[in-house]
Amino acid sequence: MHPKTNKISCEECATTSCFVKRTNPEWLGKISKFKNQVVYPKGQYIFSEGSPVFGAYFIQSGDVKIVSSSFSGRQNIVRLAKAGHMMGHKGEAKENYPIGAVALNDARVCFLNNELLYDAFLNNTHFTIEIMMFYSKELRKSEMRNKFFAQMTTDEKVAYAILYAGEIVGQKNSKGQIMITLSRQELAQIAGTNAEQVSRTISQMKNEGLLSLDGRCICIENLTGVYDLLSEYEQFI
Amino acid sequence: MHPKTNKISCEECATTSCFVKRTNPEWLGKISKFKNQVVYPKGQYIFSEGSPVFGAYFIQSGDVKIVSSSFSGRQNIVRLAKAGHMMGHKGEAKENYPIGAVALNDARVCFLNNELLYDAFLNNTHFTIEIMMFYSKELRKSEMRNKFFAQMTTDEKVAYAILYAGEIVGQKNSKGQIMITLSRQELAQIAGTNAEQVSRTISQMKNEGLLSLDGRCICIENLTGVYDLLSEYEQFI
DNA sequence: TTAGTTATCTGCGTTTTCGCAGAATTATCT
DNA sequence: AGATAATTCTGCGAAAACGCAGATAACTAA
Repeated sequence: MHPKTNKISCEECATTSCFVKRTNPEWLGKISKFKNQVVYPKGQYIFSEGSPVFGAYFIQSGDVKIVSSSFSGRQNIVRLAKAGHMMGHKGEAKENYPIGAVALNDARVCFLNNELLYDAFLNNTHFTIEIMMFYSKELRKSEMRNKFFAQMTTDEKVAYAILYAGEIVGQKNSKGQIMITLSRQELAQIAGTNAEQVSRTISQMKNEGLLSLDGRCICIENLTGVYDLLSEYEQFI
Repeated sequence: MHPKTNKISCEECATTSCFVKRTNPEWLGKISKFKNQVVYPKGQYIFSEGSPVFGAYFIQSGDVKIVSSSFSGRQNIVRLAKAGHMMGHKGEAKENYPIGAVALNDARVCFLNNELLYDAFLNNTHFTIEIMMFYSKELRKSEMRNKFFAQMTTDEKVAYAILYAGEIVGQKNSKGQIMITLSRQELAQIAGTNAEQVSRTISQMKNEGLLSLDGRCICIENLTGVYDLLSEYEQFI
């Protein structure tokens, strides 16, 4: 089912920001040996909403969107993730939040099952502390997001979504500008609005010279100008 | 400045859910010895927005609201906390998120400075893991909140705020019903709307027999009925 | 290249939410 | 208890956002 690839070990992995690199050398070897690694092609689910996750995923390369659907079928992008990021780990095993992860491009992802992970937690203090710090920081960010989303206009939320997407999954073009290939629908799922509204905001920002379009691809022409739209929320951005 | 009280040590503290209780006996004594403890009267700031926090606070008794104001002066309640909860700790010392904490009633709060806290992290694996798990769970909750708040109507957000407030800071009356003493403004700051809208929703819920009012105090008459308003979001609630 | 499919853009009427303002109610202080 | 202050409630017009629908543009595959 999954394409077969040569596994890239932790020792030869170039993703220095990966948390696993914080374990001591002995453990790096152990994790490298017992971890599972898969390359997921663009669009494929890494793990699906609804099915339980028995460990944690660490992205070695590529970009991923973490999604969650509601009862009514409306889907939401919870966050975007790239190389070095962790996903799927749950604080409490019983909880069954319907969260899924989809590769936005070909993504190489390592999986550590719960047994291996907890063993690493117990034996690598700094590893555990770093992951605790990561969660703490992410929690702050999420709380800030909550706070500001309650105050922002739809235009501002869309501007935020563009900056956020640019930061995590944006690609630089030859002029050094940030290019975003997410669809209007996906940006809407980040901004908490609908595709039409995203379209309207993008048109407006294009008229103001902040963005340009290359087909469906968004190019940030004036990064400072976009940031200025959100100057009220600078603690957050 | 702060009222003087007899410090209640960790050994004699009845708040079993406190994370500090997860440290080993030797450390419990050490923390108990070096921790700072203050009883804050209702309405007083435990720590203020803007000033940096050099450690973590653990609530021994009482209720607290964690608030954050934006540039425009609009204030928001980030979360409510009660006995056993932790607050103030920051993943990264440099970050200066303007977060404050205010006692909703007389609250006894213990403070562990960063030095003591990190020493405890390094020497108490289970303590660190539990706090990591706590953050992980809180992050999930916050992400869910983000997701659902993007979809809820204002009425639903207010119903959520009432249930949330009831769960954390609600008090049972003689009939076993949950009573909430937060102001309309405070509920609005949780729901991400304004006091008028909260008022309108409460009136409506009162007419439907879900709530009753005792002065300004809200009494949940039909808890199941309120939950039913949010049945679409049950994963979250 | 061309036809077909999918995504994006934009106009427009509807719905929701906001926020002011004044009335009513509740709490506080002497 | 009575006066004063603060909060809450509610009506109403304005603003924002939604969502349908049709037009346009961009991709895909033969």
